[in-house]
Amino acid sequence: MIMAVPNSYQLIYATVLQIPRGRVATYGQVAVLAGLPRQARLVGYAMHALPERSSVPWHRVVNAQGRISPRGSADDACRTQRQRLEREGVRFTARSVIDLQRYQWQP
DNA sequence: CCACTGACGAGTG
DNA sequence: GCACTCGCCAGTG
Repeated sequence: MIMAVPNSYQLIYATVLQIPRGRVATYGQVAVLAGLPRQARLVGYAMHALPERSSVPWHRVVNAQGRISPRGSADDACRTQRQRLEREGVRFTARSVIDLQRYQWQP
């Protein structure tokens, strides 16, 4: 049964799909680029709804502080995200922070 | 319909 | 830098 997939999700996914390898975007940034300003939360919701193995590079989306947003009790998902990013050349500081000045995607 | 939660963010003290 | 508040909005009970 179709669960009435919100159209906004498609806009969000289409935007995330544009983030190039080795770069990251923030939730708020994705929201704006998708034409949904101030709906960063919805972006997080959309990411949450994605299957782990998706064609959408969800791992390139981080929060405004350049950190990987913690999920309630799924630390392994966070590690997966970090691994994927590091494999693309994104460096983390000792405090697990990404230097947005350097890695944030600028369309 | 109401209350609460959540991969968020900006503002304030 | 930390703790809180408020704005946003879909999902859930």
